[in-house]
Amino acid sequence: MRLTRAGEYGIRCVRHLAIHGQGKLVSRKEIASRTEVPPHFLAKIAQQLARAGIIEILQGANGGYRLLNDPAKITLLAVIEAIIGEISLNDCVGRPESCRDSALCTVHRVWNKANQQLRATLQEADFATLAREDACCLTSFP
Amino acid sequence: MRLTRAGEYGIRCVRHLAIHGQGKLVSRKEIASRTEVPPHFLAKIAQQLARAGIIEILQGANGGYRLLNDPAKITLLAVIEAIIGEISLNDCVGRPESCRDSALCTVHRVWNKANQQLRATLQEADFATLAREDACCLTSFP
DNA sequence: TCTATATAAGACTAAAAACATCTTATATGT
DNA sequence: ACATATAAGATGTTTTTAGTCTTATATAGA
Ligand code: SF4
Ligand code: SF4
Repeated sequence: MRLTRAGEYGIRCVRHLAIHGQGKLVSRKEIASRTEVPPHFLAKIAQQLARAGIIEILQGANGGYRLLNDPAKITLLAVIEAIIGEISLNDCVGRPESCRDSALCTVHRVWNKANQQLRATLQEADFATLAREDACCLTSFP
Repeated sequence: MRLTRAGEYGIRCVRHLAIHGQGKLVSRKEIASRTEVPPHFLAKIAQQLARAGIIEILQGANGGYRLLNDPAKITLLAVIEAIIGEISLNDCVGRPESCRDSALCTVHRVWNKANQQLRATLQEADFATLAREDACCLTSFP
């Protein structure tokens, strides 16, 4: 697992939208500026979020992005994995066939357990809760 | 966090030594061949393990590596962090100053919790247990 | 309809990190 | 002395990440 910048930026984007509420349209420009993400980079990330069904993208003048679902239903895990793919702490967790005999390896089992635990923790965090308690200067009003 | 190949190789090396027991000298050549690690790469990794006080390196003819401590005292976490540095799932976990206001960020708190949990899980795994139960073809006798 | 403004999509580039090898030096047993 | 082993770090290759640029398309409003 490795949270790339793209992953971190994706989280910031969804968090910013969550603070504004489900369905509220926010321009890419505003999101990019408030979350300190390069606008063109945000565009690519937004496309991944859109493909994952997390946000909707509106083109044209006064276009922008908006959350498709209730922030309470959107988990940190879903956003992260929409950007960087399924979390895998070691190669053999996601692709057991990558190591000759992962079936018998005790280290492999530790990684599997740790991976499962990590994903569970990230799944418990929803954006309604994250946004409600958040006072981070990056995304807070005004 | 990202388990690099170097990290994975370091674990394999210590596991192979643990199977042979504390203090038992094993040549780099044998370790490299049995764990399928490029010999020169293993040399660099071994140096990191030695600096961390996990193994001892003996030079000269019939040289090699050996575990300094009881495998039961060596944790997966210690070995990993000797190679890749302290585990940090997101940049702001290890370096809070890298983000403007991590003190107020709720996402930051989730990362901190997940990071702590992960390190705890990896600390619970010791190499005596790992080696005893292990039947992986990479390292098992003969 | 025309124009200004917005994003779509993917090509392209630069920088960084990962992965590995090579070279020269040093240590040790015979 | 010599064969064999690792030390240490320079060097090189490949892959990934991070970011930018270009051309196309969609929409609101004059
Ligand atoms: S040796 Fe075990 S932990 Fe390492 S890659 Fe293979 S299965 Fe995974
Ligand atoms: S916004 Fe929060 S989670 Fe993201 S880098 Fe900053 S402190 Fe960390």
